[in-house]
Amino acid sequence: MYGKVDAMDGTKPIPFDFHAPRDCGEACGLPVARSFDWPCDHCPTREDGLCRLLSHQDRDRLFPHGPHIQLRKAGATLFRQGDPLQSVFILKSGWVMTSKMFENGQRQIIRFALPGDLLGFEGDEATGMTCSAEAITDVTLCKVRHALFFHVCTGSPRLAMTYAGTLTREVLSAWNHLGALGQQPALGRVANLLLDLHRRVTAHKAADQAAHHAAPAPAVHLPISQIHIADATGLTSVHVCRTLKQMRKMGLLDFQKGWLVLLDPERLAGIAQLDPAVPADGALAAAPWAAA
Amino acid sequence: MYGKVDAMDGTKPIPFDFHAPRDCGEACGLPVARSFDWPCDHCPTREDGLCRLLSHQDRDRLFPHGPHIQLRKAGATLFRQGDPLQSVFILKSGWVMTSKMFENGQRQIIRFALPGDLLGFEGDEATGMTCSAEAITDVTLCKVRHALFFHVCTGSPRLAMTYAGTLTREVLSAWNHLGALGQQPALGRVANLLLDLHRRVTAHKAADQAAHHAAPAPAVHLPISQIHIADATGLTSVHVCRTLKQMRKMGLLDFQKGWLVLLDPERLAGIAQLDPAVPADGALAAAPWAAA
DNA sequence: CGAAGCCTTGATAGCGGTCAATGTTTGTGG
DNA sequence: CCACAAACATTGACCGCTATCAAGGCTTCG
Repeated sequence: MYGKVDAMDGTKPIPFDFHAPRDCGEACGLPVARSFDWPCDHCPTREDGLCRLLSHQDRDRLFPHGPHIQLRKAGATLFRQGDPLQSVFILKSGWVMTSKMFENGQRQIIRFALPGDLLGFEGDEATGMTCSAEAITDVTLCKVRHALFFHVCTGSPRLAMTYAGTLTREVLSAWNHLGALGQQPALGRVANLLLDLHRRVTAHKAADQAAHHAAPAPAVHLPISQIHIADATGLTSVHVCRTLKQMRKMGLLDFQKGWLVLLDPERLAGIAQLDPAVPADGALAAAPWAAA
Repeated sequence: MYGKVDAMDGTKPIPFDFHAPRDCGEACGLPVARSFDWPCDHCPTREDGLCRLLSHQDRDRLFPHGPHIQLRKAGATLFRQGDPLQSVFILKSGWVMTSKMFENGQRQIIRFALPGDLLGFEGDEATGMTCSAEAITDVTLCKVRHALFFHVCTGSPRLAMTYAGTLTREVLSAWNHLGALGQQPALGRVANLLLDLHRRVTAHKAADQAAHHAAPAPAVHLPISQIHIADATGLTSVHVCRTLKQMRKMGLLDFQKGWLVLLDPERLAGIAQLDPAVPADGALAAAPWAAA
């Protein structure tokens, strides 16, 4: 036993053995990052990715009392627009979305966070969080107090640059999204989003399965509704429905009940005009400052 | 004499005395940041802002042979989508835009960089730059080789976290932009963009003038055309023209020949639903890791 | 079984794009 | 100083993509 878990529903913390496999994605049935961007030494399957870049000293400073794990139910709010900066989260399992609300009741989904992604940096001291974050599925989070996190970063340039690399990928992803919303019609926006999510999800699985079977699994599970797609792409759910129908008819992809099948990836890529890649993985290992 | 200047048009480098005031914004008539985010010790007016956060050791490591200054003409391309990572630039004077091109010839302007902003981080090792950058006006740039920059960051946590803070602000700004493109009609998008630019430009002037006169200058110069506004907001220039006309009629703002006057800032803010602020200034001085 | 949430489909309307023509400004060369 | 070109701004007519409204079907859950 090492570490603890907050249930966060008014009940008291549950003792939690994070060396057991049940807190790893495989056991809970949710998609799981094979390569976490962020260190989390409580997961026995975590041997690759940035864990390697984190010194034991940094780990001990980030988690002096062992990792602090939170379980949150689907639909739970992790933080709200305007909240002060509190904690940084590493998403261990499940999906989270961050969004902005507008006065007319519309919302813009800014990003979908998948296992391994970082949450809680989306604000500044002066104005607090600029987005709200909500769990789409049940999630497991690894929590670090904001002040502690930055304090440790300040003492560890390698961690600080790892953080900068994560932020850079967020910027590139946001800009890709921006291009889609600004310049592409419904078809391209939906294609862009679904291709991006497909790539991120399969990047995890690929690492698991590449060695075993060569055949790529055709269907991928995305735990989102057409309403999520609509709010992320700036369309209405009605029009997303029509667009998906059209894509099915065109033989591009099939998305039903959360299962996505890419029928014609080449043509889709042409329609989406997705950036070649915002690599989900390993980019930092080959980063310039690692060689310099 | 210390440092050098590349003219970058095939001519040979021009000797350049950067202790003379002519490389500072005031002398060249272009808008200038009062508080540069990025260190540049060649400018005699630079006593505030992040310069304070940079140790002399870091400066000497970033600029071992003195600052490397580039002059570029309006319309010049600084880097192109797909280029490998080369150099990081601190924009000293003038405006730069970064944009993505699409196959149908459309372009999405991602951001306008103002004096003090950082350029050249918009890519990764694997895929190179994800945007192109073009000078809107004549510009002066302070150039650091990418590898050197990251190398110095890796040795200096404070610089690394300064960099992370800059990236965070880019992320927040991109997300604000994203919300506008996804959820707002033409009026809101244009209002959002112009308010944001107004704030950034006046943040510089405010620091200069606050002590002197209380009256805020009513007209601000933005060196952009309606076509720039169109490509940044995802509209056509024809419709931007109509929208600006409408805003003039509604008494919201007046934008003609690059001069922007805010007639009704409160109502505009309501229409734009701009984030409360992505502070242009001073945020890092109060950053959590400074206190921790 | 009813309720709630999501998906689907059709009819209609409006925002903003496209096309086209003209005006305005700026810059260049004679 | 004028002629001319190029780039940008403006206006009108028309059209299409997507939103809105509405109704009904499907699935899930209590």
